[in-house]
Amino acid sequence: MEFILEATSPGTNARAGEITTAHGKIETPIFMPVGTVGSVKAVHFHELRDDIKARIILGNTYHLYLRPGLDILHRAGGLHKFIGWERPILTDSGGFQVFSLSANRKLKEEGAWFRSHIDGSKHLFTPENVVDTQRIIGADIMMALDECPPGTSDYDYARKSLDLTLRWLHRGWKRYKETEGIYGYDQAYFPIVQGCVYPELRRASAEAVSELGAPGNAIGGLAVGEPTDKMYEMIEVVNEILPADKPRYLMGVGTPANILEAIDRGVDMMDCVMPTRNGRNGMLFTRNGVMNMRNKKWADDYSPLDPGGPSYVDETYSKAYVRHLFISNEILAMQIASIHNLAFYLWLVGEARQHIIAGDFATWKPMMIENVTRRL
RNA sequence: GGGCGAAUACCAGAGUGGCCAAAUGGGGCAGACUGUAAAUCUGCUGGUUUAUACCUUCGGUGGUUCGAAUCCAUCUUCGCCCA
Repeated sequence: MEFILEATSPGTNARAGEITTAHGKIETPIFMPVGTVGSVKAVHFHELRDDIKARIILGNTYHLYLRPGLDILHRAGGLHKFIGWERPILTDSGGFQVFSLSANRKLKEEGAWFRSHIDGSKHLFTPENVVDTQRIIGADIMMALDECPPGTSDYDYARKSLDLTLRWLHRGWKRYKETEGIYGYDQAYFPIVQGCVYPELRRASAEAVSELGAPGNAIGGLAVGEPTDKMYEMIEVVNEILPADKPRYLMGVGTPANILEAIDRGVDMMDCVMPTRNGRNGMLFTRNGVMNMRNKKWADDYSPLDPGGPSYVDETYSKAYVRHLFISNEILAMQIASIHNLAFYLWLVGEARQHIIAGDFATWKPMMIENVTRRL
């Protein structure tokens, strides 16, 4: 995997660049739709590719390991072939499930024991076996196994957690260097910075991560309950240390405003379930603000969903119709909302890129944030 | 003409003397959602309100009772059955 840094916008740390993977190039900054189980929920791949213009999507090691399982994925020739997506894929390691399934897991030095949310069976994820698993999945970018402590963790817990994550990191990195892709192409491996909301822990983590010389580096453990300004502060602290010539991936973030602020602070890659999950739940993000499509105020509004918006759904369907679909609990409502939101997110980072290249990101960003945070 | 049954909040439908402004479901209104156990979850849904408070309400009217959506009488409407 390669990364070329193309431009930095004056007065900011916002960067435009290009990542080259075995499955194609990705212009950055980029937003990556989340397709946990090998499916971006409610969205067809042709919509993802041609309308939303997604360049890379996420999968999840934990979910894919449980279902369909490694035998199926291996026999299918990897996840790309299995799902029919020929562009890049990044897989999360299962580290986030250490956080989100905390009631069903136990952390040990060796790794994380999980109880399957599907059938309750016990499974062990180690730094090594999640590399092996992601080799079988065939992700272009594999993620290290980490512990993602809640944003409200105290210093003592955060420090111990980080120590464990670092020990895991070195074990995972070793396995990564000892193995290679099984489908004939190169796979990258991203270590993950942790440290909760404590600058000194974040710095120590970022330094340890940087020393590996990995193809790219991730910032994890944010947007997990800490105040938003703490999140921004941690991004700044970390990005001062992470190498500038490697892409920086902020994991799991976020709202349109979060994304612009992260880009401003030198983040290149982001993912979030928000456009799809919130979309399915009736929330639409637009260049003019946020809409809750279930609200009565749209019932009699026949104007386009998002006039001039980047997706075909934006002009094709009216607000009144989409509201009707949501109120009627129609599947099409979730499809339209997901397509719209993802297309908007991809449009947003594309615009950010253009303004970085043009050098006026510093003036464009606050105006856009004001727009996207408005409640319609 | 006779008999039986039913009428409860937007709808459906529990409740059958006090713990009832009244279960539950649907519908309605709003909110939440950040590396997806999420087409999910939460709140409100008679009125005034800070309210664990008061007022009005369970087809109409009149009773019984300390107290009635619940018991009695009668009227109205609807459904079913017999002529």
